[in-house]
Amino acid sequence: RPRRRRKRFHRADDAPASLDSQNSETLEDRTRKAGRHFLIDEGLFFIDEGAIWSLNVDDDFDYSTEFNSKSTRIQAQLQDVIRLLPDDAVSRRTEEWIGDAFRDGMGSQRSATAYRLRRPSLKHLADATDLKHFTTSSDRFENFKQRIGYVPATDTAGAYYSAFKAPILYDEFAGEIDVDHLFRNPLLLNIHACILRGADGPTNLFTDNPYRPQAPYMEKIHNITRTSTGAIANAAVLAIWLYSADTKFLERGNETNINYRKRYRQYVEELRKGLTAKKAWVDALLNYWDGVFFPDADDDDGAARGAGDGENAEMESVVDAFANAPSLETPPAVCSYVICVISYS
DNA sequence: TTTCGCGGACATACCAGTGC
DNA sequence: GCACTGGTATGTCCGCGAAA
Repeated sequence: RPRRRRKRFHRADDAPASLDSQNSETLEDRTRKAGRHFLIDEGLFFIDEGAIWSLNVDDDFDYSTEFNSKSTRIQAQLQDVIRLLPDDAVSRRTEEWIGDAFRDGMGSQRSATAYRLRRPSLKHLADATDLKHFTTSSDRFENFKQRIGYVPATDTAGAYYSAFKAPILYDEFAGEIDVDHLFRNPLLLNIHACILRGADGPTNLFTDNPYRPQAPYMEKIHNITRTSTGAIANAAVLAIWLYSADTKFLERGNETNINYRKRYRQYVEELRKGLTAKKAWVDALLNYWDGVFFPDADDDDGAARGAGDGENAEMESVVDAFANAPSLETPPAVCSYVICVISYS
């Protein structure tokens, strides 16, 4: 059978000779890409969209003071923005077009994420019974409202959605806030998998052989190797929106009136406070997520998170074997000679 | 929200070189 | 001539991202 010819492109052949490889990817494109990365790993929303680009960078910023005031919260986000911005965009960040490009990236990624969750990925995020109720806003409200924390109106107070007493955030929920089960619903991890690994990302996620696309995907494009507090907060907000009556993913729900920007801030603040204060539940939570997504990631002390005890023990013995190996007393020049002779032979 | 070109990763076909 | 090996070209999959 004759083979079909595939069209091959050699873009570099057409590039002007004066344009080096660094400039061929424009600053605008790289800034937009940073905005996408920010949305995935740091936050769905800015704390204050207007203030963040005009704020001066505090070089001595201490993350432990992050929650003292709104200005320190904005400063914390600014630090995250600076960390992800291309080096040559940092000094130009007050120029309007840089901020616009970054926002474009965030907006594009936010829109793509919401579309993916409600459409191509939905079959991974809801079981057969629930899938039938995703068709209309009212159907979602009737069937899922309790799951996302709906509290009906009383004689003295109006209806609202509880931020933390929402069963959808827990792997086990007994009616009260329980940090040992918070943000552990597999749905949240599946949502994050859709973001990191494409529409079919949840496939085999909780097995030893999770699905990896044969294509570039966010995890690789942005070299994401650890779970961030922002990513967990994002997944929690998106889980609530997914099962909500809202038809669009806006800062404030167009049907539920849930303030998703505020939700994001509440979740990420509790996580970061816990991280700063070295709370056991946050450490265990991050370990749990890393164990699912990045089981081979190195921990700060060199131990592999998520690897089995046997594998860790063997790795330690291997390290000892290399460290305790006898040193060569022969002078370096002779060493080289010996290696050359062996190689030549 | 949909469409479509792009391009990285992987699988596979093809080909030249080598040894028997 | 055949089997095998390693390098290269091509086909396919499928997610990204810009444009409509």
